[in-house]
Amino acid sequence: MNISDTPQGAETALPASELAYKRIRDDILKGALRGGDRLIEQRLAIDLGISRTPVREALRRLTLEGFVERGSGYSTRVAHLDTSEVDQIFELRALLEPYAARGAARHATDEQIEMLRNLAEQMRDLTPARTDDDYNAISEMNETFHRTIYEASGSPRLVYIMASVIDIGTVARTYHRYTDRDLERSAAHHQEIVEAIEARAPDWAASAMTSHILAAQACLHGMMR
Amino acid sequence: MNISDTPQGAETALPASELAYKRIRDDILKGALRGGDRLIEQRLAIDLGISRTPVREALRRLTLEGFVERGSGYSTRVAHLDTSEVDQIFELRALLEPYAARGAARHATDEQIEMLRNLAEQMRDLTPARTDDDYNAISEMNETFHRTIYEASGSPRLVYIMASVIDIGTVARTYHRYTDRDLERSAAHHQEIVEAIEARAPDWAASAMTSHILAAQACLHGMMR
DNA sequence: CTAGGTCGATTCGCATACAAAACAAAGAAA
DNA sequence: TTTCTTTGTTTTGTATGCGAATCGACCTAG
Repeated sequence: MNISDTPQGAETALPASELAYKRIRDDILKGALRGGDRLIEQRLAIDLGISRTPVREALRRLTLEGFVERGSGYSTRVAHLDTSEVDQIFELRALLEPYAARGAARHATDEQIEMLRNLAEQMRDLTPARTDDDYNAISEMNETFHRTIYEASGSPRLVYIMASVIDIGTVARTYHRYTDRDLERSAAHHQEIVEAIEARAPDWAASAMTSHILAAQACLHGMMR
Repeated sequence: MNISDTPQGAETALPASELAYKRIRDDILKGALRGGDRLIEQRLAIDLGISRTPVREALRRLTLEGFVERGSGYSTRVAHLDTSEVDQIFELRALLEPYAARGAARHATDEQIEMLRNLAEQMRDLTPARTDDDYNAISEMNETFHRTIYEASGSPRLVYIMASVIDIGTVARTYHRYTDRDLERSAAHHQEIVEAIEARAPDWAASAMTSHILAAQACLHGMMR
């Protein structure tokens, strides 16, 4: 009858396993957990105030997605991304994201395009980032932006694949900061990608996305020297 | 002291969760479980002679990999692959596998090349397939062949991505059979790919792989009419 | 006959308990 | 001192129990 639950506090609603997944993943992405750190089910369970079962589930998922590594014995650790692996991931992104953008230019709904435009505008308005909060907000919106394009590509399997491939750039955020110039270019790329999708121009969208990814890779490259 | 256990039957050694994963996945691939079939944890647990916990784990993994779909409520079902989805998956393979082949041409070890050559030869010797056993043997070797190339590409993340993308062609095996001509071409492609990798010719390997995937796609396309 | 509601059976999510495997540290023998 | 064994602890794998959400069939009212 009523819309029933979801009273106000949206906290209680989300399942424990999802919570574990998000929290652990965020900790890895934010750098609270560093590569090589050991992950113990029991400890994580206590920290999160839940039982081992959902923690296990989250760890298995993160393992499949490549954020967590399991050694031979009783060793589950945060995966450490050396330079070459980050490079490989960007190569994959350079392969997959233009493909997704091409699909999005064909299949995106008006609603999705609207969302992409909003995200692009908000990111532009926050550029150059002044505070850490600005910075985090941009990171988050960036992730949503790319995820939305994957969703709009019309290939469900891509969305799943993406989980292991995106957000790696976010890890690097811990090491250094992008320069204002990089952020501005990134914002411009986002705008262009949206325009291309809106114009239903698959090749344009793919090309703009390629530039976007390769620029990001070069930028990260520079940072890691 | 002794080599201790693993007496002979290598069965008992593997963990229950792995067993559940393999068995359920095989049943889907072999067609024993069809798209849309309902999957109940308890029932599967009883059938496999284990408890619900490892079954849960297997189902979650299969869900992430796209073999199982979870509806809104208590509905976990075998994913049904309609024509368009199979098509999308082949598009992804046409993107990823040439990339992997290129990497393999650069990074494959002699051991891996040896393995690929053996597989290619065995598949050729079994072509044209006479019995169902021949057919299944080829399917299995084909899977191993492609997996090995992914592993040889030097990009660990690819191996993970692949799990959700390969083997889909195998599902189609249930519907119809490839023609002898298709199998012969496939065997020839395999040989060519190995030669290209052996010659350390990335572009050649990528191109041969592209042909291989596109041919398979066209072949499947023809079967589904 | 249809629409809607109620109740029982099913099914899943999470917590907990137990068993087995792996690790580590201390002690004994060479 | 070094190495091997042995034992105690830690950590994971699997089983099971309970509560909550969901589903489905039947039943009632219009």
